[in-house]
Amino acid sequence: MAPPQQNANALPKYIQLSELLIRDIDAGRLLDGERLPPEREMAVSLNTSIGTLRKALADLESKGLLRRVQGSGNYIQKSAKAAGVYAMFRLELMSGGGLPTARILSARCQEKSADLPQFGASPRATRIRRQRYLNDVAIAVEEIWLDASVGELSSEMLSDSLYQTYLKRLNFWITRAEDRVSIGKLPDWTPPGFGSPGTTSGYIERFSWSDQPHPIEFSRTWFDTTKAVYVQRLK
Amino acid sequence: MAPPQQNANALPKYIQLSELLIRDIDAGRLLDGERLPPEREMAVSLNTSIGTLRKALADLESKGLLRRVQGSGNYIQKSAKAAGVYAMFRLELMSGGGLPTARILSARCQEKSADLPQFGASPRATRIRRQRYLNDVAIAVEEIWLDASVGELSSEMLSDSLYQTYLKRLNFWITRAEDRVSIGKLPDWTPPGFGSPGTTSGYIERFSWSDQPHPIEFSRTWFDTTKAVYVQRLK
DNA sequence: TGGTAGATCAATGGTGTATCAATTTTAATT
DNA sequence: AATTAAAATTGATACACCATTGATCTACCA
Repeated sequence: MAPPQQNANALPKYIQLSELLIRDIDAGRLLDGERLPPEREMAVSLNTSIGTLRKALADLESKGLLRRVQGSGNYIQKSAKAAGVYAMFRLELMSGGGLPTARILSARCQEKSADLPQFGASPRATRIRRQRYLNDVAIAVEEIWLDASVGELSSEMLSDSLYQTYLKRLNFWITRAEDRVSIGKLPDWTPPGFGSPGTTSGYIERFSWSDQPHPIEFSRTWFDTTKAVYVQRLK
Repeated sequence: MAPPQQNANALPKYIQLSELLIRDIDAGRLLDGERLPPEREMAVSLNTSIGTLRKALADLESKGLLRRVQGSGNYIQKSAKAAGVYAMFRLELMSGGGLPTARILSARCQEKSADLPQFGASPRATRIRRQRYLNDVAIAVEEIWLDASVGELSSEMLSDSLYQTYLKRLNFWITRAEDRVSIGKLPDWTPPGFGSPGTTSGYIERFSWSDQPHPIEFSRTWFDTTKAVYVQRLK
């Protein structure tokens, strides 16, 4: 049905479908090489017709995110290229997925504090503190230390996606990262409303590398385990 | 036939076989120069046809992992990187790495308990409880539920690597898994010496898929966050 | 133009069978 | 003991068959 009265100014359905799938691919919920269900099956499951679905799939193929093989199936294409901005963000709502956003609490350049592990080449770093959301639900607080050797950032320069900011403002790119997941306690600067400092929470440490031998970013994330989990999907 | 009706969105079988063997080579279970069983024999052992198996072997040869000699046999080409011993076990000591071993606490087939999430097709499952070690340091306790639809296991049949047991004894293999990391409390069956039941610990839930649409294994792992962390290395 | 519906075509994956060719093993011969 | 011939083993190739699946086209509606 061509949406008669439902949604006057909605995007075409096949565009909506396309973007829905793009988000799943970017977020890593659909893995590289993974095969999608048959088109007929997928169409009924998405409550649409094959023709419409195929338009969406054709769009994905033109974007290089999908490989379509007649007689075989539709396969997710690794793309890797400029892939998911959120690809490295692995917290999801218990119900699955969620659209990630962030609110900057503070951002300034300062001496590295003593409790930080060794990383980068400079004694100074930009410290960014953020509240993270999935579907507008606060799920984590985060402290990011960006080594001063790659430049300095001020709060006005920050966008929701830090990695995008790094690329646009400081002209470097994160090529590798390592997460270490454990448990921790909410820091004393936790914003009111999220939880009391000292409350036990999930805890992620991340080192990120650009093209230098030493990591140039170190971050700590405390997440509310009643609302979100750290998800990893394996080939 | 393309996936007959066994699985909605499984990769072609020859790809699955190829990746299965790649994992075995990477994990060092197949050594350099080692000769594989004859194709005919291998085909029945992997419960597939020769044609399909040969596609998988051809794929391995194209990847340079296999040397195929007519009249002689198939030989592993190079081990190269003796990477991840147990690629799917992602707990590491704080100091990094560690040789994983396990001690079976119990193993029996029973009704699925009510607190389990939905998985598999059978109301019964094999429940395996293990203590896990890295370099002989106890770092986790683990409870694995293997859906009875793929078969049942007794403790005598178990080896250190469950995935190897699955392949040899029950004739299936894990193609995909999903980890969800959070925090939890040690279960009441925690062996003395590891920690008191109720102690807060790291907590991993894992779903594993074979070639069926529903996961056929569900496991819970409680790990000591003072001794080990869940590590994920990205790209 | 966007969405739906249906019919039909063509490519692919998986299986099964038969046959050929290269290699290795075994046995016989010298 | 060395050589040679036969036999068994093993991978290589080809073809037929079938179900699944994407591709294409036409018609219809708002």
